[in-house]
Amino acid sequence: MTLSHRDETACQAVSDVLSRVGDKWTVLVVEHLSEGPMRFNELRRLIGNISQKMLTTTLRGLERDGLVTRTVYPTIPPRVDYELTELGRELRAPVHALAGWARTNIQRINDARARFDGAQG
Amino acid sequence: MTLSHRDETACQAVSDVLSRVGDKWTVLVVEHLSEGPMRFNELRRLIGNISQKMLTTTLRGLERDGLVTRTVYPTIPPRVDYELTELGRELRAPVHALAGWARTNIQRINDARARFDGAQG
DNA sequence: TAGCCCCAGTATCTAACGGATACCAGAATC
DNA sequence: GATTCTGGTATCCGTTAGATACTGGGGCTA
Repeated sequence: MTLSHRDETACQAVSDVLSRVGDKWTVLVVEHLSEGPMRFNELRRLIGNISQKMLTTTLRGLERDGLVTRTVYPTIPPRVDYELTELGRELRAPVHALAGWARTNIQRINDARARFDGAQG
Repeated sequence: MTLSHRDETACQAVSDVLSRVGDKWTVLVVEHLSEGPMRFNELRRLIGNISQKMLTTTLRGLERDGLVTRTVYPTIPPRVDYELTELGRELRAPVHALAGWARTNIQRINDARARFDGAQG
């Protein structure tokens, strides 16, 4: 036995959090919000190929987890600002560390994939 | 515009890698393999509630990305060892950093979720 | 010798999810 | 009066996650 039960429980919790961080859009949204508060369609335009539904879903998830605040201004047309919370800003460092690893090694991973697919294909 | 096109492309690549790291089982598998090489059903028992198919899928993905090696011993019964590659071992540090953040803040996230669900529900 | 287990998977099926498209209200603009 | 901008929701569909059942060869057991 390499891990205690307590560690395993912690692993599940960590895995749960990483599932949020690792989904397709979350990192992109957090990266953009690192620059400061941003409106819904502003984010949408910056990310480019995200649908309204997925941006809504992603932002709701981040809001639910306390990583982002949502501020509605009841103007016409409506204005909704999204901004990283303190917790969200604390997340930037470890995410950037992992992102740095990814940037450094993306070539090795792509090579490995090409090799694997070639060998199997 | 906060990010250049080159940065956006890098973000996509990073997001791609994070999707792999962030899926439900990958981190757990990598954590267990950090202890050394391990057999299929050994991993299965340690993780506990993972199905055979998902463990196979997860390990294939890690193998494809060059993070894990798969060694088959043609014995009866068959024996298959999985082991982190150098690239896989390099991944441990940033993953542990993020996992550390998750462990530190899991309570804050769960509190935020309870608050959010309570307010909406 | 029929029935069970172990091993590392594959095959099949379904529930959930991602994502595209269409629609909403209300004011301004053309 | 039609279109645009705002930040969404509703609906549909194809893909995927994940559970369940099965494979096959050897060994144990009753």
